Amino acid sequence: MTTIRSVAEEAGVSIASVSRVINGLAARGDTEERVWKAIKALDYQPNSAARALKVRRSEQICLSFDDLANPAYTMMTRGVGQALSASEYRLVLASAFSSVEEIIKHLKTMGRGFADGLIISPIYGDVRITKLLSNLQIPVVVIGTLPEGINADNVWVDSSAGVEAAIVHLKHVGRKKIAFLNGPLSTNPGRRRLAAFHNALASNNLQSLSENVFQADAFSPDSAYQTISSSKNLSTFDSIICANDQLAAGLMKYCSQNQIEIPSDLAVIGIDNTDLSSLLRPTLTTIDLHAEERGALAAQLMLQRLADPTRPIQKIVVEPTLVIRESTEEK
Amino acid sequence: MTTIRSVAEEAGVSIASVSRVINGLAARGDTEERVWKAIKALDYQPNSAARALKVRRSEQICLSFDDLANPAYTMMTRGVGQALSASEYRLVLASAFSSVEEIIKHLKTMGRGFADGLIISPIYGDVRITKLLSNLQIPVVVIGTLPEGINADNVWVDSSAGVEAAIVHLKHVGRKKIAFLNGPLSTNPGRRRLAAFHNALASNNLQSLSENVFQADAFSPDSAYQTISSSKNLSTFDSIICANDQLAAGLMKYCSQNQIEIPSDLAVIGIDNTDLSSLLRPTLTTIDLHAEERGALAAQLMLQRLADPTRPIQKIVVEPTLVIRESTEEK
DNA sequence: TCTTTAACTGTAAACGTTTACCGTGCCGAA
DNA sequence: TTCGGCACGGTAAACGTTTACAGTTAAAGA
Repeated sequence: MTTIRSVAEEAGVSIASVSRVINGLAARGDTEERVWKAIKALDYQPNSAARALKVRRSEQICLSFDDLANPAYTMMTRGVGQALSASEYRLVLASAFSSVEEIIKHLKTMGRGFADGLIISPIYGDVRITKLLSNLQIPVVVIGTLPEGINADNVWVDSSAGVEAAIVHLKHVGRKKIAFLNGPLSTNPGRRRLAAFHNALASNNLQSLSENVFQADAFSPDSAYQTISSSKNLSTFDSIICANDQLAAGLMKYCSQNQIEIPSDLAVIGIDNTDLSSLLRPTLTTIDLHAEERGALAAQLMLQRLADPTRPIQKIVVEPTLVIRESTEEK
Repeated sequence: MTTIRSVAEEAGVSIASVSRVINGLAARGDTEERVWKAIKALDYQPNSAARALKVRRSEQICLSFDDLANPAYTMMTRGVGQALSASEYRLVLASAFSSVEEIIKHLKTMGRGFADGLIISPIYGDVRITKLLSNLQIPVVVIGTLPEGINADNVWVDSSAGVEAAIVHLKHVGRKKIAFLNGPLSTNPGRRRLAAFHNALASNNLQSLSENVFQADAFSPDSAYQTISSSKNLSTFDSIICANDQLAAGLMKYCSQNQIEIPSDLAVIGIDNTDLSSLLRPTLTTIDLHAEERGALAAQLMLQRLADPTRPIQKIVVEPTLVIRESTEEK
């Protein structure tokens, strides 16, 4: 194994000098030259564990979320990655595929100097997660609703404003019988978006029909498809808002198999403005929650926090945008 | 900061005993008890950098690929994650969004004890990548075509057999004028799949029409859409094979906007069998390359290699499967 | 030429673990 | 009662860096 010691010998200097050259501190021209030459010759790579131990920083920022399969998180990851790429920090992803246990497992290793900062988008309200988060010794940036009792930098999107805009739009194109296709109520987005739906109906003086909420058990197309298949009252409605684009896609699959025309029989709105929304047929009206932008903002908050741990806690609010496509065209 | 030293003091034992208890080595009942009590009381978390430095293992396996936005990699990641979840290794993702520079940057940190093993699915043939890979001191498992000169465990899928099956199928449903919509030729899949297309045409005695290859500059829907929009001879063909589902989706978007009926005017086949393929309308016939399974196999190879570094190099070959859906129904 | 100062460089002590080695105390056998 | 053996526990030396501090050299001013 080639260590800093072997480089020092090869170059005929002390290990301190090697370290200084590597880290760009002052050195005489010829010292510097000999050190670089030795490094090249030996193909030396500094050991990051040793460095991390000494400087008490891993130079890693961890991004943690619950469902890699959800394209919204892919977009978010891209935002974080780009914001971090110019920094000295490396991005590592710790994604669970929707298992609270896995998240907890990851969070536990977090406190061990594995990462210098954690950007997390927790969709479950599990108290164990909250507890672990609040015990963490490293800065945390939360994307999404801040769990009760956590005091951390936060990027938040007002999804209820998005749902409100969607309902205003539906009303405007002449729809009155609006349903909601939700993801699991065990998640924050599930609870918040459902509440937003009810509020928006009320504030727009729209009648809340009975059984107007379809409840899927995951934010996935399959789950939407099954939920809708096993319900009998879809035809009661002239429009439906889905808690994300994936659910909308599953619903649309069902519709196309059952001769329900979109938008004439049923107008459909999704959430997230993922790639899917312009690939589906008809194209999908959707509420853009700006996942990529939120990721980038979170990364910036993290970098600032890392640079100045004493700065006051920040909260950034992002406004959603309604993107209108074919699935809500007027009849 | 609470270290093993503070735990030792709190428990009234030596740091060696604390370490032994944590690592499950022999200790008297009361020692063990006092140590765990102290750990609980101080909320102690062992520092992983220190441990990594000492035991020369990071207990991390890194999965690296080129394009998180490509759902095929999401599936692959799920496979790796599941295969690893029972092991002592943590999975970290280092994904670049299709930039060779970023991959190189990541690869360089790899040799520093950042990870104990690297599972990589390199789509670019860049020599710098090959060189870095061959210099790596840790085990490497390659998913995909093994770069020239690299000797590593390998999971390989015979995509040309898939393309062959696709062409046989098209012929069977009465198509003779077959085109190919390819991704960038700078990538391994791009080159291999194109070659497979030409071979399969020949071996099936099908005429190779002029300009029968449409060349997109990324494996994305947008890129497909643009490529097709700016070409004038799509109507020459009665069927088209796309180098992945994303490209097929972009093509189908173009078709639906330009009154080209699928499958009657044009039969379409994708590659990967991603979620998209059953959500599109019509649903998409596609070549399943079993990304999730390949991920799991690669992880198993890695675990075996890590357990026994001297075992012979393995190569696992996965056979593709043609999944037939609406986009290639007979006219 | 001699002193003062600045610019580098080397020595050695950390960082928080693991683990080889040795010492202690206990038990059972002679 | 003495001794051998065994099971634990403690001491201290690593692991590969960074960095405070002191020492050395060279340059500049007198």
